[in-house]
Amino acid sequence: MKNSASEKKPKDTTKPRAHQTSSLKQLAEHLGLNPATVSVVLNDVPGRSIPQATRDRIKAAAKAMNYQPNLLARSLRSRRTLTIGILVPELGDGYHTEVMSGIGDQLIQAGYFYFTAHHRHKRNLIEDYTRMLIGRGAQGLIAIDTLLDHPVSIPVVAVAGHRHIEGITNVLLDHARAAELALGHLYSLGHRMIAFMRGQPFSSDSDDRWKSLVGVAERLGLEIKPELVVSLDRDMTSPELGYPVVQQLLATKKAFTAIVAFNDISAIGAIRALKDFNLRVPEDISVIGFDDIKAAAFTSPRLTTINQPLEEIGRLATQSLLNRIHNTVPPRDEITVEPELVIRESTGPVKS
Amino acid sequence: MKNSASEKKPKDTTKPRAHQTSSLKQLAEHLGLNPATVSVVLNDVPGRSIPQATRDRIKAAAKAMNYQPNLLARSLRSRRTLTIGILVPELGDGYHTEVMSGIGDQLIQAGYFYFTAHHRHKRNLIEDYTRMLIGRGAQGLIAIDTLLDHPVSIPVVAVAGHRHIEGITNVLLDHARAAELALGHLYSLGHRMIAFMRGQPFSSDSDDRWKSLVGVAERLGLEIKPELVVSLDRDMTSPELGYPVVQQLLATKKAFTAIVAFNDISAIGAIRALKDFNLRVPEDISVIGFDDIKAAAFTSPRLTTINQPLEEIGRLATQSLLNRIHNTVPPRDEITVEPELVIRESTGPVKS
DNA sequence: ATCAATCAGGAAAACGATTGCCGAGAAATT
DNA sequence: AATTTCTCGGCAATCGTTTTCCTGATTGAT
Repeated sequence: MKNSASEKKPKDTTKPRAHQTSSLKQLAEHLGLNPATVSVVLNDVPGRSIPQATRDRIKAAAKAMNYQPNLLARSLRSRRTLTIGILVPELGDGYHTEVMSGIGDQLIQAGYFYFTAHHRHKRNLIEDYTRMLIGRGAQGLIAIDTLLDHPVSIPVVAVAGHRHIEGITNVLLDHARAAELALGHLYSLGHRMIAFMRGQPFSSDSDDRWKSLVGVAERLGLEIKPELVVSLDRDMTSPELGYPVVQQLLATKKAFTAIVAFNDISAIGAIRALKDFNLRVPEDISVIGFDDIKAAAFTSPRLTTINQPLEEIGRLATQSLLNRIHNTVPPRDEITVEPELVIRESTGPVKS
Repeated sequence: MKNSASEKKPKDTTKPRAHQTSSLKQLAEHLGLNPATVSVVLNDVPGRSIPQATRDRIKAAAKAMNYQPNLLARSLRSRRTLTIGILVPELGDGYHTEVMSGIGDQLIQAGYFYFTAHHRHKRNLIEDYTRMLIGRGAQGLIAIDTLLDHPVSIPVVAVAGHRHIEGITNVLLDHARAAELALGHLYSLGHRMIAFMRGQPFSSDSDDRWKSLVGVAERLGLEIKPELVVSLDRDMTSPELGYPVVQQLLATKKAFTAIVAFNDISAIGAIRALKDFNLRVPEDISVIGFDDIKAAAFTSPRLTTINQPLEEIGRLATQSLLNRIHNTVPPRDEITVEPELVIRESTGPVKS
């Protein structure tokens, strides 16, 4: 209010209204010190000689005046924004959000915040958002199930990225092992006529998972019949995903005794479709999912599935990204996590 | 274009490596113009006379050099960060993420980005994050299922907030109507002995929903037996939530013919518990959920539930927040959305 | 008593934009 | 021909920090 230059009144700098944040300059002026000094003290910059008395005085005043450093200004100068960007195809999906949950925990703990951008697998959006995130000062990126196609100027960790791009760390599941577990399980239950659901072409796990399954099938001497393979194509995250393809499969009247679903979500849709066709799971058809999302243990029947440690994946990705940002350890370009077979009720022995 | 000050080498200012972003100053220098002018053109500042030729030249160069304005710098000066903060109790939950999905769409469309912070209903975290978000320049806040307790210095819209706080807009469901739909449905199916699941005390919908149910029960002449009321207490977002309380209910051996679950997630848990007790749904016990999350249509049995337009809620909240930020329309302090009864398979007539 | 070393803190230049104001030429008006 | 009005664009301040370099005063050593 009163202007700055005039002198008469003591002014009310002494009465710092709570929840009214003040700037470094104001604080310095109030203390009769230079902003630089105040900054140095408040940041505990090492190698500066400031007597304890002054330090205390500054810190007290900062508290009293409710000084909140302006992060924008700070970041502009110091190049550290404590912010990263997360690229994700879709909000509100089990898989992605569980990973994000792991990421969020870890980041916040490290004092970082994050921007999220969802691109629905649109190439141009992926590009745009990458740029925008960098423009907003993101110091690193975590790309979940997102196909990046060129190197980026800041550290990137891809979750389920499946491309080897210069300088990008990949966190991914041991797909070979996962396929082995899934197919091995069905095989040992006697299943030989197995139907497969392939993921959407734009989902980055699709290909690897499929190749691994093909590999394992071969080793087991299991024939994969093309007419028993259906492909997901819709871009959605509800069980609706798996429903129509199974209907379509059933419509062909080809015999099969088990389905390997692309993930749990689609497995739930698949089961629904089977039931609507008056087939029992697992008595008539076994279904195995993938991911082990939280709901998997509570469906009817409870889902047999391959567990991916989703939150753990998020945490690993984050840790790895932070390491890159801080240059603490030499970056690895691949981090693999192990799947686990979780046997519940949706699979059973083949009818004899 | 050769460089300005030094002379020897041609230097590579002419070879703007793609995906290497350049600053306004560099761009201006390259153009032989003042940064201010470039800024003016790029932002289409009205009331400045710059010939079209120059404008084109600038825009072309900006594209060629892959100029990306530094949002931090811009925001510092202009006080507009195009950023808002979202407070949410938990990541990776159906309800919250569906709302966030609506928010995200709407925000990104408006050129905004957002920080997300999850607080797991911890009071102090809510406070801390609110402050930190403001410190990072958030121009507004959306608080989902989050109990704020004092006014905040920036615009806030609460989703399922249920508190009237000075200046905070609430977006909420018409709970009275929802209760009417849910209870009315069961009542009309002949149910009189109905069990209830109350939400967790820290979930902000809990109280309103409960009060509405009590109100409707009264009007219907339906007695709510205290021993048929169980309360959720765990802070989680998997169906596990509803499982133990229903077990506990069953253990008391009190007779009931229907359960009003707190939400779909807990309804799924409840159904699982009932089935594990050898009760059929809906033949023995009817279960009605709340929210109509995407999976609700695919469970076995498919869930009868009260639909809340979650994405719509997110969109409305966002729109309302942006309006406040831009001061376009006078703020409303409450926005109500209407629920809808979705009858599927988990409810049926009471056995005669 | 002198010189060097330490102490305590100030001055100013960044960081990368935005924005109000101003001025020199060109064009238009009298 | 002299004045006014546009045009086009430059100048410099500013946003709130951080950081590098300095300097004037003390202190300690010889």
